[in-house]
Amino acid sequence: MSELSEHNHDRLIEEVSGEMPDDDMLYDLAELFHIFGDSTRIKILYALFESEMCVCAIAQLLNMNQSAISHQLRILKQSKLVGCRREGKTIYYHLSDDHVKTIINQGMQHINE
Amino acid sequence: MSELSEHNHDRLIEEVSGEMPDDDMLYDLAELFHIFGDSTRIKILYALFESEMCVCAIAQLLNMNQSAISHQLRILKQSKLVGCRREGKTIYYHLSDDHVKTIINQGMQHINE
DNA sequence: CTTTCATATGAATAACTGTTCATATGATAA
DNA sequence: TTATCATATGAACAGTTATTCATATGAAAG
Repeated sequence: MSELSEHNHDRLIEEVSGEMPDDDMLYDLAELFHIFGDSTRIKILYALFESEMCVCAIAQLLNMNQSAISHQLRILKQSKLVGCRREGKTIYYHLSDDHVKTIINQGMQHINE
Repeated sequence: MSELSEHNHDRLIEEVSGEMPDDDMLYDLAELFHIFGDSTRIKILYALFESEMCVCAIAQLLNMNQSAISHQLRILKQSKLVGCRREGKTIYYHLSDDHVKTIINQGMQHINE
């Protein structure tokens, strides 16, 4: 590698480095996408597009056992992607905000091309 | 559960079921997000926002060894998120399309709230 | 041809993750 | 209280994955 290109090489790295967000932010970002990166969770989120649902309804819809759904709902709740409300014995889950829809739809758009 | 609410319960499941995309599509969607769900890959993609870069530059920028970057680039290339061109011994990687930026920015927007 | 540089690849390993099973909690009804 | 229904949780297991190390490929230069 010539001295000139080596210079450019290092300059590029420095430049790009200056434009990169904090490591923490990039970590959080990866963590967010990681949540979406599981088909069960995507299905749950997609189901909640339509309306709030209780755990057993989601389990029935996805044809999976209640425990598996409950575990995934906990993860979704911890990351603030869903919320829930109690009504007697039943607990209804719902999407926290419309960002979830936007992100999933954006992904869908990418798939369909 | 009363007969009425049981009826509504089943009707809801049927309704939501009708609105759900194919399993295959949801699987692909999860797979797409799964790619973004790793901090090394996010960092690589973010770096390529600015300009194309060769493998060793990315490795240097992220302070990781060349092999690790190479492995991740292969995954990104397989999922068509990045492309590359050869120039002598050097191989330059770049983002495949602007969808990648859009998806990542959407995620960023969600984080910053 | 041989050396060198940039990149790719395979095997190995350690860490992580999703599901299941069994059981616990918590609310309602009897 | 006891029984029952809806949900949550912990432990265990199987499958997956990111990184490292060692080595291979492939291109250019000498």
